[in-house]
Amino acid sequence: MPGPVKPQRESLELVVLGVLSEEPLYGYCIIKRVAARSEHAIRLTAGVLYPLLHELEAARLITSTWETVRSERAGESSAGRKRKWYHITARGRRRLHQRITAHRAFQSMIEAFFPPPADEEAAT
Amino acid sequence: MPGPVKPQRESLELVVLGVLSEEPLYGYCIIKRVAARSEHAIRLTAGVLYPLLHELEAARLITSTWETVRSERAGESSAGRKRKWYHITARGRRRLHQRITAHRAFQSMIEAFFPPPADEEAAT
DNA sequence: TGACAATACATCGAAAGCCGATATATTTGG
DNA sequence: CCAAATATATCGGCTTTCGATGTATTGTCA
Repeated sequence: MPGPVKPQRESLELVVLGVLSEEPLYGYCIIKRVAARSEHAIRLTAGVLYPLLHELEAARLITSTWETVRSERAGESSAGRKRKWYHITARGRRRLHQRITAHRAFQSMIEAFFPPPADEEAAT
Repeated sequence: MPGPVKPQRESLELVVLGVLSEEPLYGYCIIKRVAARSEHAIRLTAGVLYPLLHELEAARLITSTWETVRSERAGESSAGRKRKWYHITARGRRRLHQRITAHRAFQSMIEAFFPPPADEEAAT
């Protein structure tokens, strides 16, 4: 059973694992993508994301690899900007499916409380 | 429009207003009903519910009336057990609809992230 | 009849979670 | 050259959470 309802963190975990299930991304990119996808309905800020990412990694739900991007102008001489790419693990995918299941369970209960009034002629 | 994702409290508010939208109930009864309906997926305890109920009342989303239940055995002589019945207000119903809308918006976004495939293998 | 479980309402405080502010560094655009 | 964007990260004050606890009445069962 989907564990008890827990704080926002669970929703955020779901969303982050969700976007990473499609393709590897780095933090800043995750923020932009989630904002765009949700039309800013989901507020995922750096102060929330990075600690979450670190937790997720500690729990081995994701792994990370550094990339150094050098500018064309500066070339080899520059230190380069660093990006940390995150990849979802098999364990992470299992967790994601759990979260999705849990979320859908909650959702179906909500819908059980409040059946969408598509057809009001539906007999009981 | 559904504001940013907020803590668990919002989900609980949704659930509580939801059960009260069907009929008036008293606290203890709300706890039992939500547990039963959600098959214990939603953990709504006394320590969480009563403060929430008081907030909801302060916000005029619900109103309350006391009932004194006397035991048949003891009859008039007993002090009686007290029950506080809660009723949803018109304002409460409006709030409920807002919450449902917000929840569905979040839900549909989740489903956009993860379109429910007929069947898929979790292999790799 | 006595004891224990269930009913019923309620508060409190430790712990956890949230998120804006802040820090550092590089690259891009004007 | 400078401001804005890119990119990662931490910190601390504030809010939220919920288990523990308190009080009281009623129901059950030996």
